[in-house]
Amino acid sequence: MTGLQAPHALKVGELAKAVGVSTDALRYYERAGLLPPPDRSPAGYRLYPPSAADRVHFIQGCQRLGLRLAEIADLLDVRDTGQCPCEPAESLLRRRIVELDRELDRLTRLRSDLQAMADQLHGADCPDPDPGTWCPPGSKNMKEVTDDGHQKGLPLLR
Amino acid sequence: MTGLQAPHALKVGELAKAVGVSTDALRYYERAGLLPPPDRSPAGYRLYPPSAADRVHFIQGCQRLGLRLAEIADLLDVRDTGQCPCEPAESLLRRRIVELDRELDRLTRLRSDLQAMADQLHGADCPDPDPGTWCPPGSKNMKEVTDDGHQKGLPLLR
DNA sequence: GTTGACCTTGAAGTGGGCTCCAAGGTTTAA
DNA sequence: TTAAACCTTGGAGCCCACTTCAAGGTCAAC
Repeated sequence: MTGLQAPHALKVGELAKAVGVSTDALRYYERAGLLPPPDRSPAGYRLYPPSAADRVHFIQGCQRLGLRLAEIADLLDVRDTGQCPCEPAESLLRRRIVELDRELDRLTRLRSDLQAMADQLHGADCPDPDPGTWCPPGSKNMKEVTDDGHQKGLPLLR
Repeated sequence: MTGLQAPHALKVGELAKAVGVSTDALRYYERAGLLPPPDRSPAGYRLYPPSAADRVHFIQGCQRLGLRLAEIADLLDVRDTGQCPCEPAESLLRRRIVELDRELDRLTRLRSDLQAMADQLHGADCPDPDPGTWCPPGSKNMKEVTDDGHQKGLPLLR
């Protein structure tokens, strides 16, 4: 029906709606080299082929994997050139897994520290402490901190 | 010995070295309301009391807990006014724990997806696929994705 | 023929936590 | 006395992935 120059070409707003991102984001992806410059209508409107939606889905998938746009661009490049992306993809993924493990570890320790602090705080009916002093269970704890660099009351809070 | 106006007052560089942050960061904390404006020497140099080191340690501790500077400023405010900080601290912490749980959950799922992908990629001696197609185990997988919105080969990558 | 929804561009803004810079003044050690 | 190493200030720059804006052009419906 629209068969003359492009079948089912999508304007930027249509693609945006189809994949659930803003038109601005799509134009940004283009500037960033993630989307190739699409054909234009006589009036200069972007006309995306339907496959652009797949490409954006791919981008979104990569983002969900925690990759940043520059990395995704690399992946798309090898995908486009027809070279097997497995090699770069795999090293990218492995690198990212290592980072992720570090982050998970950090957050897990963080979480238990927070939990410990919150539990300690809870029900510790501390009277107003001296200004400049942290209160929880027995404000004496704080004094020990300032001197020897260790503290018993508040994990991490020093 | 230096007993006249301030005992053991620290210049910004000294404090910076003592606590392991940059002088710029310290001045930034001051602008951000985390450190009160310190006394000045006749020449206008900042002169911090030794307790400033504790304060910065406190800030660092809070940062390690994943709090942002604005939240830390709130905590310091109540700490300073002598009001028991437990209430705001506890709700801050609980809120942060919930956020952290969400994040941990997200990252954990991410991790297993990445792992699955990397494993699948590894040793899948895929020949160069068609440009615009993602390769791994049997490039047919990709086709299914584009049509029905589900895919079997690559978790999350769509 | 006019309203309103769409599209174009380049440029600037956002947030968070700094870092870096220029152009000066001060202090200290040799 | 002079050089190096510190300090001061305000302001700009950085990263990232956008978003917002201004000032227009285009298109479909009524």
